[in-house]
Amino acid sequence: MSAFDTAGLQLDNQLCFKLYAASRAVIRAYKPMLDALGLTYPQYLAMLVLWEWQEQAPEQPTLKALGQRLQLDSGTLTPLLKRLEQMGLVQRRRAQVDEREVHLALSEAGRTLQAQVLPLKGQLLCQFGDQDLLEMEGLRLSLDRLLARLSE
Amino acid sequence: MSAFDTAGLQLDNQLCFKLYAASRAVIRAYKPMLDALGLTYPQYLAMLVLWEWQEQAPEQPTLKALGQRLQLDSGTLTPLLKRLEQMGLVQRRRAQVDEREVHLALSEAGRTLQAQVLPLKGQLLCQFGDQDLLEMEGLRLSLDRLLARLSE
DNA sequence: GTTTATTAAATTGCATGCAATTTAATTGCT
DNA sequence: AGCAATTAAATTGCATGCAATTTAATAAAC
Repeated sequence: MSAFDTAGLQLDNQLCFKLYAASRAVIRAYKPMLDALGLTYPQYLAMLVLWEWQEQAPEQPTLKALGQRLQLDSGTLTPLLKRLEQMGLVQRRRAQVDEREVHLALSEAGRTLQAQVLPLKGQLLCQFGDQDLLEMEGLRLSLDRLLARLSE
Repeated sequence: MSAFDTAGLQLDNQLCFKLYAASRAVIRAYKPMLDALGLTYPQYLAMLVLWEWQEQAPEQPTLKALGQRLQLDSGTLTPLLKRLEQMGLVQRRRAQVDEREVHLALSEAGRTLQAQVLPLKGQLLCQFGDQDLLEMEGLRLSLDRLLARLSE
């Protein structure tokens, strides 16, 4: 192996590029469903968190809390949430106790939308057989460990 | 399990979100190295393909060929390649035989840059132990299968 | 109590991604 | 040859991501 062995370059690149390509491919696969809902992929993720939060926590999340969950900052989320607000799905309110915080609440339409997503879900998963589903579970666990490793 | 079981929503979402989060996390991990080179991540991927092409094919790739390799279209690649050209790393030339095609050639600086990347490579991989490397290999294979499934 | 430091969002600037359209060149068809 | 269909890039428009700065509000320090 020479000092300028270039094979490692492509090889090592496999994982990072494959993650990047796979992520975009999955987003592409979601596109038809999300188009029907009128949402972009990151908007959809934000709605998922808000739906989840509603069920699990008494308090509404702040922009910061949403950002921690999605690993996105205010530079990305502020305009995204303004669009969701324009669509009438979300309400943004400054907290009384600490006016730096923006709390996020689902509107009635925002809550209703969740019911429309549920049936589409299965539709997406049906693209995959049982074998694939099993493998995807393994993939998910591996990604968990990779993410943990990277955020150390 | 009720007809409006919402648990599936989060659960199923895990894979797509984790891919999205992991992809961005890896790009973040590459950032210090790429900053030193003056490249963005997609610019780096483009350079990787050009370096690889140089060694494996007699002909220079077209923008289209690069796009197929990276799964990116001209809307993304045209401005990206113009920036690489501005930096003096790449030359863009219309083909004589078919003037619709743009062929991409590495400049001297573009070729030289490859040597600077090689040492940094190991640096990145060293973040991971042997155990992780093994797991990353499995992850890579799983992503391959997922990508194949999605591009059917 | 005032000043300083910290914090949460918002803003600005730049580089993607990607759909949709446009432009220019080449192919196919008759 | 002449014309329609196809193809490769470029362009346009919009929504991210993300670094860096700014603004406003709260907390800490003295």
